[in-house]
Amino acid sequence: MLRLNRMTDYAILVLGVMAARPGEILASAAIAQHTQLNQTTVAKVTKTLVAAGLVVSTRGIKGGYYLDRPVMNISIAEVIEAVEGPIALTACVDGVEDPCSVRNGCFMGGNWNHVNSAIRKALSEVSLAELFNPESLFQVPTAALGTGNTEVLKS
Amino acid sequence: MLRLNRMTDYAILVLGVMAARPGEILASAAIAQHTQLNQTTVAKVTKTLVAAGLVVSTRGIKGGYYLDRPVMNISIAEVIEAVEGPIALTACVDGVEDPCSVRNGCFMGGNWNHVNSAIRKALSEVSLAELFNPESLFQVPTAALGTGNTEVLKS
DNA sequence: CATTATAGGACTAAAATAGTCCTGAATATG
DNA sequence: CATATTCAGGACTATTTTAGTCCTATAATG
Repeated sequence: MLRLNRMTDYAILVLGVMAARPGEILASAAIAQHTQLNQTTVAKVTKTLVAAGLVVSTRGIKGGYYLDRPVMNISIAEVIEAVEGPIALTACVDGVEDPCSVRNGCFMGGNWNHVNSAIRKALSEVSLAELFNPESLFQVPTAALGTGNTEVLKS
Repeated sequence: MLRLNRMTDYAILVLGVMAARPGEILASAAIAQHTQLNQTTVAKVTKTLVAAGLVVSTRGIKGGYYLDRPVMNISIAEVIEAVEGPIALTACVDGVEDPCSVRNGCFMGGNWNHVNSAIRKALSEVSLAELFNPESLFQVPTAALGTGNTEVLKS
């Protein structure tokens, strides 16, 4: 399974909470409450999102976080890249000292890039707004939000 | 990074070696030699590939493995699914006892399936033949094959 | 029927990830 | 302008996942 790591999950949850409360400045404690995650974990995630420019922070007593732009304009690709780094599938052992230690001829011709860009494109074309349940976003702005659920696509 | 695990890497290498030697029955020892992987590791990979129906095995003194069909007809999606299971990105913590423990309303509407099918489609449309360097496959049928190299797609 | 090779599962080791903690810097409020 | 509050950033530890190894059973060949 090509799975997202848990931090990316959390990031999406956090962004969902923010999306449901446009205009509000949410401290990490508040986000923790809404997402039911530990505050320290939330803090870790939000720091990443700020660094990536998806979220804006203010410090001080009334400080907290808010979305830099509407979720409609944030693609899933951006979130994944913010948390996990560049979107790419790597083939071959990438930690090897010498990238191509046996160099009698690599039979991969850099063609992974085709695959990588196809995947990135697919992820770029879905916004967070599409991912979130529109009804929930519009109708349940203040209710506690729970964790989502994913149906696995069978082969 | 949405990365393939190492076993999938190995699987692709192994399939590459087989693709370069159509008609031959390769024992795991031979494959190990060509890929420069440990034989036990190769054995683990080939078992998986056999189970997935991508590779055929025969036992006994002249036993070994060979491709069930030309690499042109094997998609990357199949290889990934064989080794890693169904292709899907999971959001939300999937190990939680109760999938949606806080159920005041999940704001994900199962929309991950759109994402998942988009990715699966992208991976289904690329065959192993396209991934492998065509020149190497045609011109270097008996030379030792090395590990490949992946260029990461920058954001 | 002995030898060689795969099948399948269990177990151990290694690596990646998640979670925690600490110290420092910015800002609203009285 | 002192203080409480909140974010920033990094280091460290624990956990989980993944990779690698090993053992016993089964099948085929000469």
